[in-house]
Amino acid sequence: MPVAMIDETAERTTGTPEPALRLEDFLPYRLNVCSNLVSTALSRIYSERYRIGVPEWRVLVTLGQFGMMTAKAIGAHSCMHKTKVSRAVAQLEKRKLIGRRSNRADMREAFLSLTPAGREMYDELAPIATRFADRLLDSIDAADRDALHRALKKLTERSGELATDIANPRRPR
Amino acid sequence: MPVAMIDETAERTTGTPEPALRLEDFLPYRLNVCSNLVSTALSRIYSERYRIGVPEWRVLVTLGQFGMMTAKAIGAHSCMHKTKVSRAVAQLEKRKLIGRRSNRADMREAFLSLTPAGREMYDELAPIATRFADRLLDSIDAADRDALHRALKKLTERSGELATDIANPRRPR
DNA sequence: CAAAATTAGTTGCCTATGCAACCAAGGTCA
DNA sequence: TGACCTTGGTTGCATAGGCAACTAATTTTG
Repeated sequence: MPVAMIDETAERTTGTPEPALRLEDFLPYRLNVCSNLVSTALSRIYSERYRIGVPEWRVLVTLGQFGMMTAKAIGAHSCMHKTKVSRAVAQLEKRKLIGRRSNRADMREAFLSLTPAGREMYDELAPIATRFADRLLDSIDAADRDALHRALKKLTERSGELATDIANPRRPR
Repeated sequence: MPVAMIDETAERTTGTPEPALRLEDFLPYRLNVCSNLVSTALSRIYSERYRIGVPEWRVLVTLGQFGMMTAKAIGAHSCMHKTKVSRAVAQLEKRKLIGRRSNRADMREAFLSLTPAGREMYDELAPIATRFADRLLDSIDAADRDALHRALKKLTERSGELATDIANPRRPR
């Protein structure tokens, strides 16, 4: 096999003449990679320092923002599956970062809120996280920032519809 | 504090006067949610129809694009951990969608490539995926598309540096 | 009001995945 | 050449997370 044929990433040898899909330009892929990198970078801040994971972080932040709410509401606001919320809450409760007060009007649910310790942690973390996000955004041209916001919004909306749409083009599954 | 203080999801009751962080506007969160929705929507296309997951999809696409390469190269190109690649490859191999030819010049590695069946699957999937991405992008103003592209690139670059940067402001861990 | 349906939340189970240890093949250097 | 180091790739282990089944409480309906 001739020398020039191998590239360090790898060169196309038997692929279609023009690849139908370039992964590195493929939007879902790029979004995923970007999101993971950002997420991982951010996690390092709180995971090392406070020993919490993403779900716990989200619960903490949501409670910091709203003060008191049910697990269901937390899930709705933070886009998390109820089991994820349940486990994150259990975790935070065990560490006395949040407290629970059952709703006497509906004993199925309970109102959750930050304990003083939880609030302290939130007050410490939130500004750091905010700064992190600001620094990220700093790297983007001001004009592009708004576009990014709009785009993310549209993509988020659109992907829901498309799922069902394209997945079953003419096959009723 | 005036009326506008209330948000539709839940009402602040004990939170700080002005929440330090609004999760729904927090970039890492938005990226994650968006990426997950898009990813899930896309997965539906191939997971239901071809019974493959994201890692297998990426290996398939990468091989479809480059023709023949080592597992390491696949991982590098598709941003996947080597164990993920290894398992995805094993999976696809078991299903005779890709084949392996050991490199006689270096017996540690092996060249992987699509079998005819794999190529067939790729040729079928790639255009559908492309169309999916196009439809997603259609929802975005043409001008914003370039901005999105640039922004994702910057964010992807930036997040790497920031990780170490902010995580240890002045504490050598 | 009692049976059925719904809802908030938890848990069992199974898959996915990252890390670390490992294996086998190459490479380096005295 | 032979001890050590590096590298491609696989596997054991432990954790994370989704789904479905379950419990307990509430609501609906006949």
